This record gives sequence, C-alpha cells and structure tokens, in this order.
Amino acid sequence: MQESKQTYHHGSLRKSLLEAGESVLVEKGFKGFTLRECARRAGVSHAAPKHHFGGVTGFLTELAAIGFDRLTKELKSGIAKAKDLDGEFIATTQAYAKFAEQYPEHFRIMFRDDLLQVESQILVLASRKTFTELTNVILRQRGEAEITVDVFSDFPKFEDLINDIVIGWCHIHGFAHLMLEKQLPIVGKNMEKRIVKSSSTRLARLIQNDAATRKSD
Amino acid sequence: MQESKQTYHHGSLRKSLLEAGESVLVEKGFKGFTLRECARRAGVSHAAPKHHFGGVTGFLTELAAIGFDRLTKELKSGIAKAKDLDGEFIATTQAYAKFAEQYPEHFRIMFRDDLLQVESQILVLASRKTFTELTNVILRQRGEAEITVDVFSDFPKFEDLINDIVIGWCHIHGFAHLMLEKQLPIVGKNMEKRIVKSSSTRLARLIQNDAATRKSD
DNA sequence: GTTTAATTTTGACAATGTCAAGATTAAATT
DNA sequence: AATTTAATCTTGACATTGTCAAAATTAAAC
Repeated sequence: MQESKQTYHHGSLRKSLLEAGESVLVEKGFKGFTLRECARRAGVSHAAPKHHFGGVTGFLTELAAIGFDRLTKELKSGIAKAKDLDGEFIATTQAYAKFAEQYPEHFRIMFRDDLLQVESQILVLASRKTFTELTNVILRQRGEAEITVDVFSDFPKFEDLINDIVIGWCHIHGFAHLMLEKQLPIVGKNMEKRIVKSSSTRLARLIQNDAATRKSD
Repeated sequence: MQESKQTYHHGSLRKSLLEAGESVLVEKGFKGFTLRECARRAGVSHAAPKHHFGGVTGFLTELAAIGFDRLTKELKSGIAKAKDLDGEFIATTQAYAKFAEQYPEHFRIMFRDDLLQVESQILVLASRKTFTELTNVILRQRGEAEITVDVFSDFPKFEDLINDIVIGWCHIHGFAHLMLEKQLPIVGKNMEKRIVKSSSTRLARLIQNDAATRKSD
C-alpha cells in the first residue's frame, strides 16, 4: 500500500487514499470506516484526508461513485452474455444482486441520501450511468430504441415508459437489497437462482406483453 | 422528557431511554445518534444506556423493532381501507412507502443486518409480523386462505407462492427504498400516486391471473 | 530567483463508546 | 425486622475519532 514516500508531497495521495479507503470499507465495513484509519493505511498523517475529501461525507461520496461505476460495469457484462430478452432481464437482476453480495458495504453507502453529498458531480454522473443502463434494459424489453432524454422530467408524456422502469428497477433493487440484508429467507444459490429466474421472467414478459398490446392499437 | 427524578433508581429508565432514543433518531438521524445524547435527554448519566441495551447496537435493535411494529400497524390500517383486491395491493405499497417517508431514520436502520443484533428475539418477532402481513396480502391476491407454516423453509413445495411473495415484496420494498433515497426521479405526490397505482395494479393483476391460471388446470 | 499557491504535518480540542469501581436502592432471604 | 444479595445508576478514566488552525514543506507561476 504505502508507496515510495521520500518526498513531503505524496504526488498521488488522493488516489492512494481512495484505495486505502476502499480497503477499510471492505474490511471493516461502514461502521469501521474512519478517516484516521484511511490515513494510516495510506501512510500519511491523520489530517491528510480532510484536505482531499473535505470530510468523511466527501470521502464516502467518492467511494459510492466508484461503487456505481462498478455496478454499471457488472450490469453491462451480465447483459452482454444474455441470449434473448428474457435472459437479459434475468441477467440484470442477477448482476445487480451479485454486486450487492460482492460489495455489500459499497452498496450500503451508495443508496444513502443522508451520508453522501448528493450534489456531487462525480456521484451524480456515476449513478446516472447506472440508471441509464437500467433504462436501456427496459427499453429493449419494450422493443424500443435507446433514448437520451430525461424521461422522468417529462411527465405524463412518458408515463408508460416510466411505469415500466419503476416496475423493473424496484424489482431488481428490492431483491438485491432484501437479500443483502437477509430479509428474504432464501437459502442457497440453487433456490436463489430459481427464484430470480422465474420472478424476473414473469416481469420481463409483463413488460414485453404490455408493450406489444400498446403497439397493436 | 425528564420526569420526576427524585430517586436514585429511575424506575422506568428503559422506557424513558427508548423515548429519548427515538427522539434523537428522528431529530438528528442515524448519524447523530449517540448514547450520550440519549442519556442527556433522559436526564441520566452518560453510562446509563449501556446497562440497558449493552451498547449502541443493542439500542438500535430495539428502535428497529419498534419501527417494524409501527410498519405492521400502518400496513394493517392501510389494507383495512381497501375496497377490492387491486386496491389492497396498492394500499400496501402506499402504506409501506408512507412509512419510509414518515420514519426515514427508522427505515434506514431496520434493514441493516450489520448494525443490529439480528438474533435479538424482539427484533425477529417484530420483523416476522411485518413479513406475515405481507405474505397474507399475497395470499389474498392468489385467492388462498392464510397459512401459518414457514413457506420459505419448505422449498420447492411452495415455489409458486414464494415466487409471488418475492415479486410482491421486492416491488413494495424497492419502491419505498428507492423513493426514500431519492433515486427514483418521481417528483410530487400526484406523479407518485399515479405511478404507484398503475405499477401496483399491474403487479396485482399478474399475481391474480397466474393464480387463476393455475386453478384452471 | 522570488513569490505564490498547493500539499502535508503537527498539535490541540471537544465529543464519543466503553470499562471498572463505587454509590444507592430494591428485592430476597432469613 | 435485619441482613444479605442483586439490580440500577453514577463517577471518573481512557483510547479513539473528526475537525480545526498554524506551521512546514514543496510545487508552480511569474
């Protein structure tokens, strides 16, 4: 961790701190995340992180953004492997849940309006990319082309689409969150896979069929 | 807050501390929740809470249990006002989301496996009641009688039912959670109500129809 | 080469959770 | 009723933390 530190100026302390911070978050969890521990792991003084992130909130905001980046990546790679429409929605649910399982502490801070600087550009950009990825999944389920406009801000024009996005995302997110916090008494990977597959398939069909119905009008 | 405190022994300090703790949680949020502040509000020494709750984790566990009790109550009362099957599912989604909005800090700690003593009897009992309430909603959607067995532990016998519970609960919970943490760009009560109504109705119909299809076999 | 700005350190402060030891009171026992 | 025992609460202490201001060190700008 602690690179060559001959100079007073570290050179890339920000990056080192982020790495250190991530290791703290992963190992000690949100509860054990302290600026001083991050500083220790990066091999710098206890007040160094303050200068780069403003405080613990700012630090967590950066880590949350990294989390969204990683989630987006996992979604993309999961989706790429899917063979058909049903499979794509299943893969999305699986990838989202897998991320929550692999990076539970990231997931926990990512969706915490009170712990983060929600106005942070880097966070907004990262989370928006995740959101775009999910929106595109829904659009493909509907057999529609990708769009770039902010559909939610044009209500009720896109009410149909917004509805599908909400239905899809709530399912995907709700499942991951409830599984992470051990609220769904689903035990074993086998049971989990079967439940994800059938529930996601049903939802995918619902969205696909409703879209088909609308077209035949 | 601070009752008659002539005696050295408070008499009902545990209860007073819980009230104080809840006020701290509501006012200062999870971040500002400290045992010492709770003690201050209850008018006792700083180490008093330790004796009753073991630590901050134990204290939060009790408050989370209270949260589940309240959520169960809100669900019941929301469901009671519904006029038909669709309305009942809509009411459930609304009540769940309303609770998250009214008690955001409760909601945030309730679903945090890492912050609570998950083995706590009081917490397990309270959360199980909420779960039972939601299960019953699904059973009614399916046109089935309430059952008392633990359906999840008997897999794959109850796979169909488990599937519906997962579909329903993920939607309900996912919506509330994403709304609370401002991830769903739904602005205004009007838009929210319309989205909840249509998305919940679609899901209710899905569950109802699938149940009907199964019966006609 | 000098000034200016950006990094990083040092030292300090109040606040917190936790612990051990003691004080006070209720409950149990005889 | 007296005494022992256990429960409840306080006090004082300790290490740890986030934050701040001032100083030290280096890079950048001019």
